[in-house]
Amino acid sequence: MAEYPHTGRFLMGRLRHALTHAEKQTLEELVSDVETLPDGAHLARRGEVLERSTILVEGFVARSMLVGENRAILSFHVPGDFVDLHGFALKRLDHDVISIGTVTAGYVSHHALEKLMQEQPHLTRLLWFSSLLEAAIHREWICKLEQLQAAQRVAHIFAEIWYRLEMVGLACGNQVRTPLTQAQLAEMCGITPIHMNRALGQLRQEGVAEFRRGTLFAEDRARLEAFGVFDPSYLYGNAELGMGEELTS
Amino acid sequence: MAEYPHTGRFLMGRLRHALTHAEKQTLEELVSDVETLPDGAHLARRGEVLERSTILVEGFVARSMLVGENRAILSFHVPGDFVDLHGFALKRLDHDVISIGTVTAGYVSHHALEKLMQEQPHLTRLLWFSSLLEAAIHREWICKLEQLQAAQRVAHIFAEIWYRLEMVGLACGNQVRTPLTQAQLAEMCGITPIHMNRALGQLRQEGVAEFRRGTLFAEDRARLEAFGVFDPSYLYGNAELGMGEELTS
DNA sequence: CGCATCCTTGAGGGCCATCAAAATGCGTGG
DNA sequence: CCACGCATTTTGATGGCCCTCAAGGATGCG
Repeated sequence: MAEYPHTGRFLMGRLRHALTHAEKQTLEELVSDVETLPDGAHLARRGEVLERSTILVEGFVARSMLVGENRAILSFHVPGDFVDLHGFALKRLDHDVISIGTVTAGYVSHHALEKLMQEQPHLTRLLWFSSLLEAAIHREWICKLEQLQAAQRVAHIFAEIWYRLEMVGLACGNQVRTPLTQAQLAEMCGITPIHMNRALGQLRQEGVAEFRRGTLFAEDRARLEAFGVFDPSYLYGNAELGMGEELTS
Repeated sequence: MAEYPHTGRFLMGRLRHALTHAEKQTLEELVSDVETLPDGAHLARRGEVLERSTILVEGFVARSMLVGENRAILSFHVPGDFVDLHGFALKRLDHDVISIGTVTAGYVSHHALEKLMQEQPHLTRLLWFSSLLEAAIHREWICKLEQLQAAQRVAHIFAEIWYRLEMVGLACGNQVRTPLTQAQLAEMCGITPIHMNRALGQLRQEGVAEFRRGTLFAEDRARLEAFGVFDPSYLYGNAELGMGEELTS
């Protein structure tokens, strides 16, 4: 992180070790600009033409869409993630990207990515890999929404947040700080804030996890993960290129 | 389709026109093997190491996962789609890919893709684009599952199937044939087959759409799409590279 | 200390799950 | 052509999860 202050968490816990020093350096130099944004800021807007992509350096962001009057949260990001790398190929997003709490964002011009694609197939492949990771997370959310009920869904999200923060070196001990409100968790789970409150009450009562004003406590993480039917294999933690850890079948 | 019998539908309706003749030819020649598979066959299995990817030439396939005893369907594919291109970078999938009805599949070795990545950045970018399209569809499903109730969810899926078949030249008139059963639709919507039956009854009664043993009828497609809160912009139809049609904001 | 935001609690109703059973359509073989 | 078996679709009754409306309590900030 001292050497690569803006991109040091990119693919950390996944394929970062597959990057050469030169590639890490190239990546770091891609970031032409860094900015701090307040809570609720738009990092990208639906429909807007993008000429740069954003890597999250610090804080949380969410992907959101409007359906009628309601806002839905489709996914979230932790430091080290490119939040709109798909904007490079798609040019326009079909959703918004908003900050949750204060965030630090690094910007990478599409022009620079274009050049990189011409010259560095290996690094390109790892960028591609990172966008596939996100699709894998989307699939898991679909599965979760189709099969689990409210309390299990939150438990699943808690387990995922914890795991992802851990991969990028931002979690230790038996608690995790997040800038999330109950209403935002509800938007991620497709339920009302009121019912989210009751679901959190259930987790608390059953001793699975406790969530108070953004801080998540869990004595027994294995219990949290079991309750949320969470299996981390979809996060492809520390897989090597093609020689990853076993995915339990 | 006469010139490119196996890959002629790849990105059709999206960025196929951005491919040069040489690139189309290259792509067609990537397909080293073609096979016909019966209903319910596995095109890929969770955890299995993949050394090739599969392009769907004819028929339908679904991505599925098991949660406990229940099977969830995460997405579906129509002819022209790569069904496991992500297997190229991820090497192992976190889900199964199964045929729905009889399908024809074309195989592309990862070795050949590797070579292509080194030599053809533009074609690589379009492959990447195609995998991003799928992520966009995943996001829409998340949104749909979070916000809509059963009857609207099916309507949304119907509208999507219709639109995607149309893009690859496989739909015309006011009806569409699919190999889907009510139980499979239920697995896509995260509800029970019994409730799916009632939801379909509701669509029929309200004159939105009629689904009978795989055949979907809709007199008024606009009405179907409105009922399912369907906005096709997430499918990025006929967007040019970076100069796509406007996404309505 | 006032205010905004977030969290919490209660009561009633609708959507969907579950259990149970029957009807329909379809392919096979007699 | 009909009989049969099977998967698929349809229907009914009951209960649980979650939504909606409404109001009250906590927390943190200026």
